[in-house]
Amino acid sequence: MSEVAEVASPSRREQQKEAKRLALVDAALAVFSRVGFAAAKIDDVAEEAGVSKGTVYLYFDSKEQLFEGMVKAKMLPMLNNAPGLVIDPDQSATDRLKQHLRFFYTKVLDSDRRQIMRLIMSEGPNFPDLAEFYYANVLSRGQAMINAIIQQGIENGEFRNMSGHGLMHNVVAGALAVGMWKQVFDRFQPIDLDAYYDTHLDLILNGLRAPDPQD
Amino acid sequence: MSEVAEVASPSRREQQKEAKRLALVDAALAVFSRVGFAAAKIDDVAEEAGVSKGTVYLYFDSKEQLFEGMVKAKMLPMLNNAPGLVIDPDQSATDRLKQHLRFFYTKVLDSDRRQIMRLIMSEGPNFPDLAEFYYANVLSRGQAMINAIIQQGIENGEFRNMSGHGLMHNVVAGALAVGMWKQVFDRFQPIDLDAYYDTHLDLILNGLRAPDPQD
DNA sequence: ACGTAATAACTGACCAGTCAGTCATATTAT
DNA sequence: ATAATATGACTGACTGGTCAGTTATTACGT
Repeated sequence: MSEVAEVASPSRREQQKEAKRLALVDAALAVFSRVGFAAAKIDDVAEEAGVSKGTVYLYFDSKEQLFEGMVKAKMLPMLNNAPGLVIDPDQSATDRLKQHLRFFYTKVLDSDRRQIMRLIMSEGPNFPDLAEFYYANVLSRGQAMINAIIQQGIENGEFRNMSGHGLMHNVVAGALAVGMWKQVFDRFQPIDLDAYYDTHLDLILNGLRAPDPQD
Repeated sequence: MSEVAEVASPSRREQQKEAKRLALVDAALAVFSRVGFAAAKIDDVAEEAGVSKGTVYLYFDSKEQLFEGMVKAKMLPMLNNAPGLVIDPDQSATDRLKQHLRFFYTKVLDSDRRQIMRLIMSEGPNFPDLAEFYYANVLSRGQAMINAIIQQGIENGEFRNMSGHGLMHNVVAGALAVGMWKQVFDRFQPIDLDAYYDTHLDLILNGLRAPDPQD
């Protein structure tokens, strides 16, 4: 059987357990963000979550699994809220591109998920599984959408036909770069995310735009 | 004998010492790149440099200073070779932009300095001094040049007048992003750096280009 | 009462940094 | 020249602290 009529009452204990799992995930994100994976102490995660160290090991088998579990717990819910994959033919490629980039800016760059981005970059090479998970579940999905939009735009004449490789990467590069910048150099030179987003779109859409067929 | 006949012979010892310092810096870059700062063992750096652990401490006071010293030693020589800051009025802004980006792609992205880029992103928050050094000596210099070029382009009519903030960051974002990508996800989805560079320039220059004054 | 959740004291591996001693090169005396 | 002495580079065994993971015990919900 399944969801339907069985889990029913999440019985005090199960509620507490779930709450504690969330607290641990939040604490893990906070601590890992602050000092990186290697320097993070399980004791600190435990303290931040308001439990003892042993408890952490009731929920996660190891430090590595805590890290991976945290990333998954933080990213998966967001993926389900991403703008739909279906192509609405009434919507221009330009509008769809705006919509997707906006989603990324607000839901990732302007939230604590931005920290995860940096952690993946930092620790990815040491966590092949995690990098692959992130690539397969987060990046490649996003890429597929952006690619589809660019394709649509080229086909319907909104965008010029740029044949070069790496077009999609170039289109979203501005978003990745500003995410990194804010994590590392923002205190030396703050960037206003909204203004940057406007410039990003402006620059990219003009770069993509097909020349007016006016002559 | 030496160039001017003064300090004269770098005396066998000094030569060896300098050679060893270089070996240590190279070894440090290799090891830190491989596993990150925290997981790097001084013993491994020593072994890779062909010396014993104690020797490392004759050249650097601590693991932190080894790291910072390595970054500085690797970046400083390059800075002196960057394209000149003087504005050649005979050169279009477009050409100058191409020249500078090309320099970055070949001298940073396509060399072991790319590793340093990732290390700065990963460890920067834990090494405020280092992040500041990198910002002050590498980034802000590059930014100043790109900004000057954009300004020139706007003034002489090559580029349209985009008022938005973060324009410069957006212009170079593609380069930062691909550097990160190659470090972390290239094994899942390789990017050809030359093709990507062509697309980057194409997209950006079209995005910047002032509309033809043809009407 | 029973079983599950949580604790905190404990262990053992690990590693940055030290230091007493060795070895190679340089300097001075004969 | 050669030997005696001094210098400074180098070594590697050792230490002290840290921290991931374990376990024996206690608290709590049902």
